[in-house]
Amino acid sequence: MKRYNPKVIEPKWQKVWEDTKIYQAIEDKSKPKRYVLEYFPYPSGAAMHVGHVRNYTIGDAVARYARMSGMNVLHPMGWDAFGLPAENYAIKSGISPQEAVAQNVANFKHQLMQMGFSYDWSREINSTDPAYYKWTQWFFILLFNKGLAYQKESLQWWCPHDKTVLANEQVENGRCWRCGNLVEKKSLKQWFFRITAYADRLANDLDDVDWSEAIKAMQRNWIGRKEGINITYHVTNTKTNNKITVFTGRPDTNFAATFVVLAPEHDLVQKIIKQEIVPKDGPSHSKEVEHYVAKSMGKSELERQEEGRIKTGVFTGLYVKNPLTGKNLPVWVSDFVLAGFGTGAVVGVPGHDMRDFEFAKQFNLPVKRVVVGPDGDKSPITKAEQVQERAGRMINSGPLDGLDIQDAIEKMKDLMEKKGMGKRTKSYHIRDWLISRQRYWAAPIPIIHCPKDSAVPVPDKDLPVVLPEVKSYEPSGDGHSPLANVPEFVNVKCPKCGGKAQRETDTMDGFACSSWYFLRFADPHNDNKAFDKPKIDFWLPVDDYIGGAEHAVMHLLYARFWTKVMFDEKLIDFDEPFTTLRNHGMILAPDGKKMSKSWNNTIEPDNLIEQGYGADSIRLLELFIGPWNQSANWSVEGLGGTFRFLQRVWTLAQEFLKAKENSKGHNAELETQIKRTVHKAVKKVSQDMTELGFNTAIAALMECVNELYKLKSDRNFELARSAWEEGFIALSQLLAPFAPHIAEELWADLGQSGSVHVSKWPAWDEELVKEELITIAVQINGKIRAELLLPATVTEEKAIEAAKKDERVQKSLAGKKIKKTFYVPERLISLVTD
RNA sequence: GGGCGGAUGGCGGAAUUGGUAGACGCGCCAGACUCAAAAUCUGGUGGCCGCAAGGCCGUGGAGGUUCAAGUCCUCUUCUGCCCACCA
Repeated sequence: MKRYNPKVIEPKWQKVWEDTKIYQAIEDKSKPKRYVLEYFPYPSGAAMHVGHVRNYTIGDAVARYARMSGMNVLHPMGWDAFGLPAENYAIKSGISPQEAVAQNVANFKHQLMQMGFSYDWSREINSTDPAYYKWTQWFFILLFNKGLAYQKESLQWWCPHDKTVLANEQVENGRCWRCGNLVEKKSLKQWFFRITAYADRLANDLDDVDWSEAIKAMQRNWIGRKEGINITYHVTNTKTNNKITVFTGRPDTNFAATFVVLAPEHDLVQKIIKQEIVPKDGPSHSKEVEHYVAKSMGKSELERQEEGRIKTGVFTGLYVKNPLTGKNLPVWVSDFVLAGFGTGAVVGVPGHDMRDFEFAKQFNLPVKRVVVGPDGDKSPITKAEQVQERAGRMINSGPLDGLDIQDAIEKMKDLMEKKGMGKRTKSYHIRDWLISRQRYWAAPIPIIHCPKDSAVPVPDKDLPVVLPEVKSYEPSGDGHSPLANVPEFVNVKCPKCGGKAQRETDTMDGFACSSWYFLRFADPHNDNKAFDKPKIDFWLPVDDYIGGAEHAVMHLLYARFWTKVMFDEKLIDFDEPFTTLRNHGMILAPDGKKMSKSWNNTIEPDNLIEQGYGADSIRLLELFIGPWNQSANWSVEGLGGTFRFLQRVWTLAQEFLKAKENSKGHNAELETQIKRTVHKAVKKVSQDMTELGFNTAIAALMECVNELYKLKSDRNFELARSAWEEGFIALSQLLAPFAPHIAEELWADLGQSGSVHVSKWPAWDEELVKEELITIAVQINGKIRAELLLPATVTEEKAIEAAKKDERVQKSLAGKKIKKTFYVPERLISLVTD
């Protein structure tokens, strides 16, 4: 008898699948299309571990099930290969990024192949291939021509370790997302994509996609749209006319305003320092303000965090008038006000805002109260805990008195607009996407700077702007990429006037390349266009996008933005790229920590395969270990369990194949039992697959095999040959999405032609699935007292009659009168006594 | 501070959405096979009491609704993730 040996069968079938190209996707309109995509990986020098493998296993199970269910499936794979790790490796080792990436890609591809994933490798793409980034550059020019790519000098996040600027999204707690070093602010001329122009659509359209609420919330939170009002206050004590505009979402509390605070970066603050604005009725505070601003701007992000919530600030000597009350409000400067949000100025309402309260306490500013809670308590606010009040009624607020907060907000906005004090507006947290990088290993920005014509896009015929080979990849740190040291690259003629000009030497953020790769898979080898529209029309949008939550705000937001731009350009007919987004849970090391090289706790599939477990057992555990969207700790013992299960399937099938030649008559009851067992599994697995219930689907398969083990014997194989055979055929199909190699081997052993992976998913017979006898529980006053084994066809009357006759029921009733009776078909009977 | 989750045996997790809590797997215990071990197969396995039949308790905690609550409601404790001086 053949032993189950994954080391033999797995490479064998992988070769067959490759040779027969069974996973190749073609535009066949006779079947509904399904585009299943996992985020294309970054091929790092470190090998892929079982955590990464889970993502692909989920995607592959979805793709394989869709394929067997009669869908035309596109399931492609490629490489997101630009970026710092390859470049830093090059600096250390002297091996060029081009070479290192080629090696890493080969390694990753080998790892994916040995897991038996059903990718259409004919569509493999690589973001660092000039044939690919040619079109990334083409899209840059499209954005440029639409005014959506622009250059601006401003203060930006700068990572002193990686020597490049970073996008807002790439700064985490004041640290670089790549290397973890503290970032600084540096004033540089940089390229931006105007994602803010799409902020409303990016927020609104989240309503229409099938994504988890968690990810939607993260995106909404990042876009940070807030409806409010810009209120303009006039400065009362300067000779010149000066105004301060503040943004607020709570204008209802304005009767309690007691001060105004400016961010240190605010324009007016600079004018105060330069003494362009001075109070006419008192001393100038310009020196104090200058001192405070200098100190505050010199603080690192870390220092600010260490200070916690302790408020600092300085009085400017200026006052503004609150037209509602006629009272003057002092104007302060403090770094708790952020220059980047709203107008960079806030009105201080310490009675109804925690930060304002803390600031007021620090500098002895008055605290007023205009909202009372449901308890009607009107006592003055003296503690920070009393500040938050979401529900309540207005007091001391003239025309607003008696209104609840929501009504008061709207009424105050109306009032302010009527009086010319303010204007309704929206404020956003999202900033334009900074895409310049001062590093080598990335796509060059296709712009030529001409003294006469300023920034000129590289003409289409000259694309791609190929990344030149250089001797040193080391970034200079002076704000220029290493490309600035390549005169042949830099010095060119202006495409417009033909005069001397210089190429842009900044490169593009790697997220630009990944903002459209899912489109390229529809037409991966097109030299004349980024893609052919009919092919996009056929395959896109992506039906199932499977990836980790780490892409929640960066990649997913950028890709949606590019998609909307292309939609507006009529290049494509949809404006959301990913219909369904599925965020898998992370696989942690057995110790519960994240798998990483530095913890030295990574588990790689290569070793497990080498040890003899095989890809199928690994794949099975990735799915069986828990719900696909929850994280789980990898379990070495668990892998033994899934291996054992496959071995049991194998042994059972081989024993049958050996015995089946001697067919000796029929046993109808045995045949029904076998069929019922298998059909129950077909039903359960089919239903679970539609909701991605992989763990319970696999449990059902295990249960099925356990039951078949109880029925198996040489004699039973002989007495129900065809039932067993049909059963094994169905079993190999049910296993196919999870354990494709053993499924294919069984399929072949059973003499089936073709591949199990393009066979038609089995159907179940509802009549067969039904049990003949069912167990009905009997509750008396809410407690289970008996279980009745009754025919499935039993009527309510008969069931209740049987319950009342039951010895244990009678004992429990002890002669009491039954007041009420409940009957749940096929489940239970509930009897209630006095 | 804001947003979104979660809490079920020794462990990972099931539970037709209000209807027999603990499917399936791991681990553990026992038996078969073996000179022995491994492997494999079979059975058992929430806690407490009991020889047993059976009984009582049990889904973080406290209440409530209901014939019936892991599931619904109120309060509460702990915990994970994301964002965060966002006005």
